[in-house]
Amino acid sequence: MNLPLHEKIRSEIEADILTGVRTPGSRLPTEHDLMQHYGCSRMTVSKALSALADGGLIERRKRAGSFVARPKAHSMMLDIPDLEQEIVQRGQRYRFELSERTILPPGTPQAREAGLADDGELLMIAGVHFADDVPLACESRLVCLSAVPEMASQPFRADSPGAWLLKHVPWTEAESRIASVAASAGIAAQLKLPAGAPCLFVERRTWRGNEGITQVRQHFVGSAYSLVARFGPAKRAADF
Amino acid sequence: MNLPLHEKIRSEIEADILTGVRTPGSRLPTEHDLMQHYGCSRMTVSKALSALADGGLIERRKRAGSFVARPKAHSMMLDIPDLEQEIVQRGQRYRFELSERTILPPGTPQAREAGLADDGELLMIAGVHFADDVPLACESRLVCLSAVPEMASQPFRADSPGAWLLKHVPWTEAESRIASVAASAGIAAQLKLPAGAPCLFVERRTWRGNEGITQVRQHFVGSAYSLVARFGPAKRAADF
DNA sequence: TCGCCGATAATGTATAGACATTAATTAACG
DNA sequence: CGTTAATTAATGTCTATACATTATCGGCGA
Repeated sequence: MNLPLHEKIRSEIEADILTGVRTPGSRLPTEHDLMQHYGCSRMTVSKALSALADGGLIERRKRAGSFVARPKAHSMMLDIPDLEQEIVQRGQRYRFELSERTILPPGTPQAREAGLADDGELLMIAGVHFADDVPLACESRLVCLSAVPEMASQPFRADSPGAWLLKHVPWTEAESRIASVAASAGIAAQLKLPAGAPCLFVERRTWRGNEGITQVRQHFVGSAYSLVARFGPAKRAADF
Repeated sequence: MNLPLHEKIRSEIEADILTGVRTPGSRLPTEHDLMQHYGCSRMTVSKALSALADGGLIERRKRAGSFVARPKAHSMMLDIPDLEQEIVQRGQRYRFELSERTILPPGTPQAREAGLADDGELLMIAGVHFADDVPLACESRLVCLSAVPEMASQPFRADSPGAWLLKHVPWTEAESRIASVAASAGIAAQLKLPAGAPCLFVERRTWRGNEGITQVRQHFVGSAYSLVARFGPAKRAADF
């Protein structure tokens, strides 16, 4: 354990908070006190406290001091899956099969509905993700061609549209809605499921600045797929 | 916009990366170059770059320099709902109804299965979350009593077990699995749904250090509930 | 040609001090 | 007594410098 000093200070205070030695709302020592306690400079202490503040563990107020934050509505990190990678890692063969590819003229109502600009052409693509020739998910995507003109000429053989976009288009903001739905007749047919089977439904919209880039709706076979979200420093082994 | 200098440097480089001016894998100027360009000290530049590295936007290598990170399997922030707050915000009345509360002796197989310590008593509680007397979700929870002895005597009238734990127990790590399942007969009865209706299923395990604290399995009524995950700085208005 | 090894260029950590900013406290005043 | 102004204690930013660490590069020798 040869941690740098600011890391050591950070982790000691963090431990005190997480184990309840320091309770929410309580004030912690001033930077000056800590710097005497650890025999180091103020910058070093400040760095440790700033890191804790960034992580939401403490709150710092000028003139008043630093306080242990009250546990708020918290968040976890959700790993957005790269389907291909995940399937290959399972030892299965990945395939994306394009089932539709249309260019919609400017001004279609679908653009508004998806939160995309309605003053340019939209590319509409749909397809199914297969693992070892078993359908795992299907998706339907709208792409703003004014934002990504190269998209229109992509074959999507090596990459699925999502993987291609991820690799080639920088974005600043995204929002996903995750729900559970019963497979409609059309979805059921694509996924070779009985109608009404439960599907994990993900709708994601992506922006660059204020410009909407793409919207995608994915249906995952409920029995075959799940998402994982984590909170915390260490990555726990999957089989534990 | 009176940002501190290190923030300004950070955001300028960030913008370059997000807009594609700096492409993944490309090297950015050395701290020395940047410090000349901005006419400031190296510490200030370093602080900006460290923040970018913390955010995963760049990768820093000694002797080699700093590089724009390749977009990896990325992550989004998933807001873990405080059900009560969410329901009240919708203008509905919240109620949690306890349906079961059992103490399991040490060594039950369920402890192992849930990844909890099997050398102490477990509290098993189950109940249903109501919004305006309509069931919205049901949950079944195991709590390690050796970690949280006070839990056994809680009435769970004001708070649901989850809200109580969140308020009173510090934890360091959590993992959620999110899936879509068909309601079993038992679940369907609790949620007043037809059997087989799609439910959003969340299984969460929580640790303090290496000590498992609790495991919970929640079934949400699919047609009434969804989760939202976000990536990006600004919070977009919900109705947009 | 290959491998080792030292020089070097970059980041990583830390110091001691300066001044800015902010808000809680206290003092002065009407 | 209440309001306003000054003080002051804390964090926030920044500088200039020093030394540590480490991966890369280039050269030297077998």
